[in-house]
Amino acid sequence: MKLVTWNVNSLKVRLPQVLQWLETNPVDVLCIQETKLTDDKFPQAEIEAAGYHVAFTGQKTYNGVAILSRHAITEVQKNNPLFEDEQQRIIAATIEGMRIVCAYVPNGQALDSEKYPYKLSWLAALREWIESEMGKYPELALLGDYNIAPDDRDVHDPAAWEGMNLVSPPERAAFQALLDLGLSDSFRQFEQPEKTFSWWDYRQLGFRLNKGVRIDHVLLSAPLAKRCTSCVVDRVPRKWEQPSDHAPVIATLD
DNA sequence: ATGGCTTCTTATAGAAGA
Repeated sequence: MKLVTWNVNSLKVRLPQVLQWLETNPVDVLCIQETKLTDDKFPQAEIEAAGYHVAFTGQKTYNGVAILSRHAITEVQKNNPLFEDEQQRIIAATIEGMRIVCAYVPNGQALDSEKYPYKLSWLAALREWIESEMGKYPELALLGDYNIAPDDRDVHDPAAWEGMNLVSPPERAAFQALLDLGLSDSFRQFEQPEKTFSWWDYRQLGFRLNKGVRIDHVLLSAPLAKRCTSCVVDRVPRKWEQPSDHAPVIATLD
């Protein structure tokens, strides 16, 4: 069982790459963020023709999330019922008995931006909701773009990033609060190469110089964490022409 | 460095991303 998260930075632009990637990576579940498409523009037919079920919720220009699955999708939930939000950042569904939650956490922009407290309250509400979902669904996976680098190991240059958005103590505390629910950062269950990241700036040769951060995560509840045999970042599509600035993160379960 | 790149917009310069 392979569960994947990938921020595609516009599904309109990246659909050919997503389909190409799926051809060589026939995964069970792919959670996508930043589709940037209203539902009427979502490429449902193309995705279904590739052999995937799909659930999605989107808006114009920003945000937008989707779950693609080889298996049937039921109990679709759009957005956090505990958090009034015009922004389409969450979609959840039940697949093969697992509760799959696909999340695009707000970026926050900067610590002095009005988007930063929105990010923190959004994360607090996410924690509340995930806690209740875990009560209903022991097998839960929370996949997405968290816009949080949990640890200094997850940042190419921690000194340069100190005091910045994505690494601030309140953001890291919000990430830890999710782990404290009993979720496991599947990536850290295993020995990993140093300086493994999931996002690299388009500018300044960010990818070539590996100036990245690890902000895309697959969190697993205990029954799923026990079955997890690996979690890796696939850097391959980041090398393609006109790539997303994020790479897919793949968790494999027995 | 108010930088650098990419995507989007009832576009054609500015916002947002991270």
